[in-house]
Amino acid sequence: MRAASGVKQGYLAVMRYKAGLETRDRILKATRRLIASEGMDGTTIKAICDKAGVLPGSFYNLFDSKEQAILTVVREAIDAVDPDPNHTGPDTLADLVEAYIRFIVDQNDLARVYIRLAVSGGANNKDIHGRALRHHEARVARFKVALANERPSLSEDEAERLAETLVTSLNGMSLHRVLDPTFDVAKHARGLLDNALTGV
Amino acid sequence: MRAASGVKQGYLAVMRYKAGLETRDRILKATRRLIASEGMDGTTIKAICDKAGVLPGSFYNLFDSKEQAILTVVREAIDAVDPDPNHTGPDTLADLVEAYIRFIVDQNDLARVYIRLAVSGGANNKDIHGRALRHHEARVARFKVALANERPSLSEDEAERLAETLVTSLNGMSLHRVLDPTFDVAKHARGLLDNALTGV
DNA sequence: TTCTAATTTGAGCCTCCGCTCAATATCTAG
DNA sequence: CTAGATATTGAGCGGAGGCTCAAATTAGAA
Repeated sequence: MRAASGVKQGYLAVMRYKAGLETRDRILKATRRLIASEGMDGTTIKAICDKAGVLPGSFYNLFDSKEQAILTVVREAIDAVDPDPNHTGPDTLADLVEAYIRFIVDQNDLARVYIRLAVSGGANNKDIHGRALRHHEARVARFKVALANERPSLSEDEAERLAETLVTSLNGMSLHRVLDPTFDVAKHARGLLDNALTGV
Repeated sequence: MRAASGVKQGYLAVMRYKAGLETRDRILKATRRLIASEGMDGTTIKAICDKAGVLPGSFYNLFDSKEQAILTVVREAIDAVDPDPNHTGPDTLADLVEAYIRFIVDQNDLARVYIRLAVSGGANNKDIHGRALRHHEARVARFKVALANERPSLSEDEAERLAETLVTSLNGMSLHRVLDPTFDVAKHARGLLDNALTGV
C-alpha cells in the first residue's frame, strides 16, 4: 500500500524514518549538482535519480514534483548568498564583499544555481522571479547602508546607485565564473571594492 | 520529391528562390525572440514554427537541426556585442561602454540571447563555450588598450585587471536587466566608467 | 508555356520526460 | 515478535519534442 498518499496532498512527504531523510538529502544534493552543471532543464528526473541512487517512485514518495525539488535547492541558494538577512548591525562594505567572494568560491554549486536562477527563473516561474527581485533589493539596501556609513559625503542617490552597481557587478563576476572556472573572483571583487571606497 | 536532399548533407539549404530566404529570416527572427523570452530549452521546433508561420518540414528544408538555428542566432548575438572586432584604431573607453549600452538597450533580444548563452551555452556545447571565451578575451583586450591609452600611469597588470572587471561588470548589468527590465543600464554603466577613469 | 528545381505541407515515427501505482521490502513503536 | 506505517521497486502511461518523408505546390529559367 501507498501509506502516505492520503497525507501528502500537495504537502511534503511524511518522513518519520531515518532512511527517508537520508534519501531526501541525497536527492537534493544530486539536484543541486545537476542544476549547477547542466542547468535547470538538463536536470531531469532520471538524471537526479541516477545520481542519487534512487528510482523515480522513491523520488515521488518524498517530493510532489520535480519543480518542488528544484525550488527547494533554489531557495537554499538564495539564502546562502546572504546568510543573515535580518542582520541590521553595521557590517562594512568589505564584510559584504568578502562574504560574497566566499559564497562564490566555497559554495560553487550554489553560486551557479543562483546565477542560473537569475537567468532562467525570471522567465518561467513568477514565484522565483519575485523572490529573486526582492532578494536583490534587500542586498542593495544592505550595501547602501554600509556605503553611507563609510562615505558620509555621498548623497542618497549616489549611494543607491553605487550599491546597485556593486551588486550587479559582483553577480557579473559570478556569471563569468560559470564560463571560466579559472576566473579570479576575489581579485576583481576586491578591486571593485577599492574603487567604490575611494570613489570620485 | 525532396529536391535539395542530395545537396544539403550537413550544409545549409540551397535557397535559390526568394521565398526560401524570407522564410529563413522569419525562422531566425522567431528563434531569436524565443531564446530571449523563453530560454534555450523553451525554444521548441513547434514554437519556432508557430511564430514564424511555417510547418516543421519547411524548417528542416532550411536548417539541418534545431541546434543549427540556435547556433546561428547565438553567433549573431556574439558578433552584435562588438560590431567591429578587427578594428584596431584608438577607441576610447567611453566609446566602448556607450557601444555596450546601445547593444543592451537597442538590441534587447540579442542581449538576452548573449546572457543566456553565457550561462547555459557554457555547460553543454563546446563550440559555443570556446567561442564565448575567445570573444570575452578579445573584448577585454580592447578595453585594456583603451584604458592604457587614457591612464598611462596604470601598470600592465592593473590595466588588465580593470579591463576584465569592467567587462564582467557590464555583463552583470545585462544579466540583471533580464531579471528587471526597468533597470537603468546606462546610468550604472556610466558610473562604472567614471570610476574606472578617475581610479585610485 | 513548359519543365525542373525549390519550397511547403502535414501526418506520424521514435525517443525521452514527468509521473503513477500496485507490489515488495524495510523500519520501528509497543 | 508483530503489526502497521514508511520506503523502495520498476514497469509503463500519456504527452511533448525533434525530426522525416512522400506528395502537393510554387517559383522562375529557358
